[in-house]
Amino acid sequence: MTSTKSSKKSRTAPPEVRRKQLIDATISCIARKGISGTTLSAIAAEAGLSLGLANFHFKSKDALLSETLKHLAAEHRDMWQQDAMRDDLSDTDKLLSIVSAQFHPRICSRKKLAVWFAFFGEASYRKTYRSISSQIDMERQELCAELLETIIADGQYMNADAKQVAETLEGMFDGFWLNMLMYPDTFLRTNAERQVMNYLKLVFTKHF
Amino acid sequence: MTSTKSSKKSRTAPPEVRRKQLIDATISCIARKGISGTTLSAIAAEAGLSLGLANFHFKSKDALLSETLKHLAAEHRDMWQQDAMRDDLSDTDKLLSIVSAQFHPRICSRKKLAVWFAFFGEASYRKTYRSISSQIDMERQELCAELLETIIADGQYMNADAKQVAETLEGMFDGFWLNMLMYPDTFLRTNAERQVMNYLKLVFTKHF
DNA sequence: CTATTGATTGAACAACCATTCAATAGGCTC
DNA sequence: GAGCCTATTGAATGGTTGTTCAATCAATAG
Repeated sequence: MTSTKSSKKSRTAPPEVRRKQLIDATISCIARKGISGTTLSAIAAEAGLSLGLANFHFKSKDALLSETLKHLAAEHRDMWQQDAMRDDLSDTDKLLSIVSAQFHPRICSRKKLAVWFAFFGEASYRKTYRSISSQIDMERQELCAELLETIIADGQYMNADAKQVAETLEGMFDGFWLNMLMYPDTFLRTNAERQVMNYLKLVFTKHF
Repeated sequence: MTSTKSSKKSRTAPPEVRRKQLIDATISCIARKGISGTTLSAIAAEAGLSLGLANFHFKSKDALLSETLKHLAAEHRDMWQQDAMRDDLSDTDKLLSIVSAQFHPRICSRKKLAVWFAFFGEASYRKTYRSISSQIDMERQELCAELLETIIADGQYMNADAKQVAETLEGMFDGFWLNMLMYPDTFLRTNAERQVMNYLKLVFTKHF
């Protein structure tokens, strides 16, 4: 139960393995007890490692938390960038893949949502969040806006403004994430995705 | 600078005054330093009171934080309930007043947004939040759904589903709040309100 | 003025936490 | 197996925090 990879019972492991282990444990801890309840002892215990290791593989507790956020941000970006690069996908398909990346089970599991909002909520880490994530967020929002421009031009949607629709989408993404976190039993990710789709159908009647 | 009401320099004050003072100080502290950075000493200093007072007027630190959240929730509810009760307002006007209550400067100041999201983000207080706020949230969402039903029937909007629109609105409320918190310089409350209005115009072409 | 009540103070206490570091234990090369 | 290197351990340290409480102070009633 303490080791996910049971074959090798070697006491030591390469730093990357330990770092990943500690980041995963941090995610679990924050999800269960929040940032203020997340102590290095708790993280070490969750990872099945000893207290001192966290400070050995990371400069400090703050560094570990930052790396955890970076890990989540990268994981999320990789998911929609993969499809955005493909030449065989239409613009509407690319937009759809951004939506489904946002609500992919691997991205917005209960645990990971809890971590995102832990960083949103803690003023001390809001700056950290912005420096790590705002660029990625903007990147995605701009890609969204570009795709929307094309769709608007293609469908001659005179009343739609790309930048505004992109902002609304971004808002719905965050808002539905929060609802999924707060009411996990009644507000499911499939529900969130459906709501976004309904909105897109409403704006772009001919495309979705 | 330490006392907002400078006329009386009486050392003592009635408990309600002190409680309000401490709650206000708590809001400021959480906004500035997050929940984990909010200590009783910091709150006392912010309020210009002494350390022991917080535990004298509130059972514990947790109780103070809960009361702070209750205060915000009540303040928010009072704002939209006032208009919802009025007989002289149309259903569309009542819906609009829910929207503008959500984005009223007194409700979603930077400080108060920070406190809301601090509670959203901290797992230990998520239960507290739910027990305090979920009933109010549901109340509002149901009122929204009722108003939407009437509007849908009135305007014969065949494709619109009241419950779904209510959920989308709720999502947009939360999502725009988060954007206002994260990017206070570029995402203003007027912007948020406009986006919601655009959505309503899109769904209910004849009413907004 | 005196007594009583209730508010206020801050030092003291116990619990907890991030970080350090000297000691140790495995794995690896030769 | 010897020797070296890296990963690992956990006790010790120094600092912080929530809570308690005995003493103090101010206002009011008698």
